[in-house]
Amino acid sequence: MTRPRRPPDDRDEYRGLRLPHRTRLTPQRRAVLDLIADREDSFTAVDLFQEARRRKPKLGLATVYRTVDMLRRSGSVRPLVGDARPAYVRCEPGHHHHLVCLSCGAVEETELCGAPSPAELRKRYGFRAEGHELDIYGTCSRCS
Amino acid sequence: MTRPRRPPDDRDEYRGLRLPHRTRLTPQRRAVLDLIADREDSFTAVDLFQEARRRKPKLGLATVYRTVDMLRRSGSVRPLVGDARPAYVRCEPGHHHHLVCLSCGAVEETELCGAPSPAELRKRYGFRAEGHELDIYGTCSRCS
DNA sequence: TTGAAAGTGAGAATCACTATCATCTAGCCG
DNA sequence: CGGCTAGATGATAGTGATTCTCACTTTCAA
Repeated sequence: MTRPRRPPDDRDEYRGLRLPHRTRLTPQRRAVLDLIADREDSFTAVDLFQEARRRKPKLGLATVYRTVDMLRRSGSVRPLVGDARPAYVRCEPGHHHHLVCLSCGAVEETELCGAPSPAELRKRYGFRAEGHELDIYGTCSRCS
Repeated sequence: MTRPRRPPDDRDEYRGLRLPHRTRLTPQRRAVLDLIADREDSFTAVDLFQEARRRKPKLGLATVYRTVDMLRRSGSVRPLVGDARPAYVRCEPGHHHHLVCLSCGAVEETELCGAPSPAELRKRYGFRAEGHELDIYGTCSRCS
């Protein structure tokens, strides 16, 4: 079998999760990535750790943190702010925000955003905006 | 059995900071509240602790946390999310957002908001929005 | 003035990571 | 194949922020 060469535009990705270029796909990472890929709602690092340990009992907590952080850097998970516990959600890279259900924890993405425009902030406050965080809390359709 | 009560806003406020109803004003609290009332920029609990200790050497760290949390519950300080270190800002109760300078840490309030309307979220996602968090990061006029 | 409730300080405990390091291995090369 | 090496791993110690506990003190309405 001819050695598969990685084409220059081959996107490093695993089950829809974008990975940094030339990431090694170890069994440990695969275990954590699988859990995140299957996940519908928000999760904490410890959630993942405990679930992953059921299949890989020797998996280390640091590896979970390293893997989550890797995905955060490449845009496939995002930390959820404003919640009591520090949690993450799987998400598509690109600008969007989250609808977080306070009842069941489900997280839905929305591209709706109406954050004040950088131009307006510039004009009104002389503030040069670089980015923003917006999470919306409430009750999802299934819970209400 | 109802006792005569203080009117709601008799003394539930100190130097512009709103306090929960019938809060006792102890010297320790006053020390912490004074620091917050004078503050222009964001601060951490430990910042306050160290500064307050210069005037009240026996003040406990837990008291600082308790006081900050008290103000958070009544809407006079708000935790800043998305920043590296966990920080708070003094703010007026009511809906508004923050412009956080990544260079000097100054925090400015703005009433500008354009978060998707509850009606739209309801229509598009069946999501009943209850609240949201929006902090905008960038460079303030003085730093740019 | 007084007593119950609220507040306090000190330190232990907890929580969510982060650093360290000896060891291991995935993926490239021949 | 098998060897090489940068990158990955697990165990565990360390860290920084916050919360808990509890004996003691203080505030303030009655």
